Amino acid sequence: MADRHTDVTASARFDAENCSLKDILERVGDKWSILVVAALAREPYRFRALQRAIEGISQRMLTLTLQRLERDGLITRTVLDLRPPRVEYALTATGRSLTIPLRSLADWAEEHRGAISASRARWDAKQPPPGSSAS
Amino acid sequence: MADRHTDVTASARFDAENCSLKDILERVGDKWSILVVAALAREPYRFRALQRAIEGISQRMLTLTLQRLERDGLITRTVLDLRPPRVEYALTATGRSLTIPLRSLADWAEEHRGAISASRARWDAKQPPPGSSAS
DNA sequence: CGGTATCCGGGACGATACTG
DNA sequence: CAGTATCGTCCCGGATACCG
Repeated sequence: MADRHTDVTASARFDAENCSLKDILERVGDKWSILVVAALAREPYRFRALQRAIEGISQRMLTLTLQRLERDGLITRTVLDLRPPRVEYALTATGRSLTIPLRSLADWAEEHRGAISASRARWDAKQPPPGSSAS
Repeated sequence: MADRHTDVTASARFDAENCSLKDILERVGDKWSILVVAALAREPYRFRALQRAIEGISQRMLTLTLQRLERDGLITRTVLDLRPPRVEYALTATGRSLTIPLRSLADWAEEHRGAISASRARWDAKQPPPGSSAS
């Protein structure tokens, strides 16, 4: 036994952490935040460069995401007053520490991506496509 | 050196994984999915029990979340045809494997929650509260 | 360049009612 | 109990325009 269901979690902490987990997910749990942290994990970026590095992010969302991350103390914002203005973003120590669990998540994603796609394909095949037996 | 900024990520994979990471985040990246997996990591649950275990989730969202997770092959849905009907949800092997990175994320959250709150408080204190100098 | 302010459309989500 | 279907709302986030 012991393989039955649950030992991998090995603790009630998951339970107790629900609130804090839920809580944290609302801060760093969104796609853009994670992608920004992932980008900054490679190297500091300037605003524009960051926007170019993260495909699909709008200026607005980048601004908002960066502000939230700065507020949470995960990144620093450094203004170099040159001409033209230059603003550099970089991870703080806390931000850097986040990249560790983030990487394990990324690794998991990479490892199981195929299985998930396959499962989806199987599931979809079984679903009654709308209009299958309609007149 | 090596302490400069980035070695904690140690690879370009973060970059290469951006798509897959982004991709996976859209499946398991939402709050409810994670909380459901966390709950099922403890033990299998029936629908109602699950709803009670996850505070704040609506019936609709629970249904949708469970369906997506089943589609992705992360959980199993077992119908016991008793009276009244009984449906049990449990993690698959893949689902169980997800609890590992999930726990490292939860641990991170737990460890840095205080720092984040503090940082927020500091940041908020510096912001011009709306109406600060208004009549 | 590095933002802020505003508008607005679509989708996520909750509430409710109904079914087997 | 374990869902499905429908409706209405809210707010997320893109597009756009403008400022320092």
